[in-house]
Amino acid sequence: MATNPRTRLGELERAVMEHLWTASEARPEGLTVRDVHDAIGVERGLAYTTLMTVLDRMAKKKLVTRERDGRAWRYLPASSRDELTSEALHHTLGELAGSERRSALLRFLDQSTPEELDELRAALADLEQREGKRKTG
Amino acid sequence: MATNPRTRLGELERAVMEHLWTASEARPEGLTVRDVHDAIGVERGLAYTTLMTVLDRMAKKKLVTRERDGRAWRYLPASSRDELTSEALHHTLGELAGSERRSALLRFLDQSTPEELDELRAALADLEQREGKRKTG
DNA sequence: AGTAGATACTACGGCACGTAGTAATTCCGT
DNA sequence: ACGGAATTACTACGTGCCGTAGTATCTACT
Repeated sequence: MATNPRTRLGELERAVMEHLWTASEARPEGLTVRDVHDAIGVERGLAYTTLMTVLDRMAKKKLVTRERDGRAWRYLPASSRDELTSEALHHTLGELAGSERRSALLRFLDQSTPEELDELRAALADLEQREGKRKTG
Repeated sequence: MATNPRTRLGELERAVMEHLWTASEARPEGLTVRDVHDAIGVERGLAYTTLMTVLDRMAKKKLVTRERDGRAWRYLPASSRDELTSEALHHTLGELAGSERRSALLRFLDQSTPEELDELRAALADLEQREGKRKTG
């Protein structure tokens, strides 16, 4: 109930987002239901209308945006993968009090691979560099 | 489906875990259904059996463990809040490919408060210190 | 032996999601 | 202008999870 639905996609929904994210780079006008069905629905043996329903629901949940193009809709992701992931992470952490967050993070890092830790450090470094830049000019 | 149910608690389930986490510190034998009902069920006007059902389901989902005590069960959290949170975070990040994770983390940090960043840095420092210790001794 | 308290079993409604059918609308080509 | 093909709109159904709880059953103690 309080659980933000945007942070919890079903499998098909996720696949759709995945496709929208990658395919929309080359097609800023957005993808039609047909496009999405052809790309990920056919191989799964899904009906065209199934993708229609799913995309429709996702539009209502603000996971995707859509725009008319003649009689068809053109769909685009409403948020980037980064944004959605970030949102999910904040959502998870948001359920904790400040003091708990610290130890949860510690546990998280503890259970991270060295690669993941490097990624995190790199991200932090990036951020700090930008912060620095902002400060000095 | 692939979504780990352990990472997605309902409101009541969360409240139960919350109570178990805090109350079980003083009571390592675990709490009975009655305890939990008295603590969080009564004020919500919930039936005793509601808490029974919920705790039962949670035991089946391995969110809590339980042990017989006469005819009653004694419940304890199966994982700490930290573990569960960490699991959820990994779950979220696990849906991403390595290259995507980096930028998702960046976005995440970007949208974090300075306090959160400090918490994260502190946790990282902790970890590194322990790593260092392990290496040298 | 009866009663209080506990569990076991079963159930129901709501919501999210996967899945899809049918009806209505519209565009295009001839 | 008309018919067919494409597209959407509306509706629906099954399943699983969760909140919620009733009833039946069991058992320990008085």
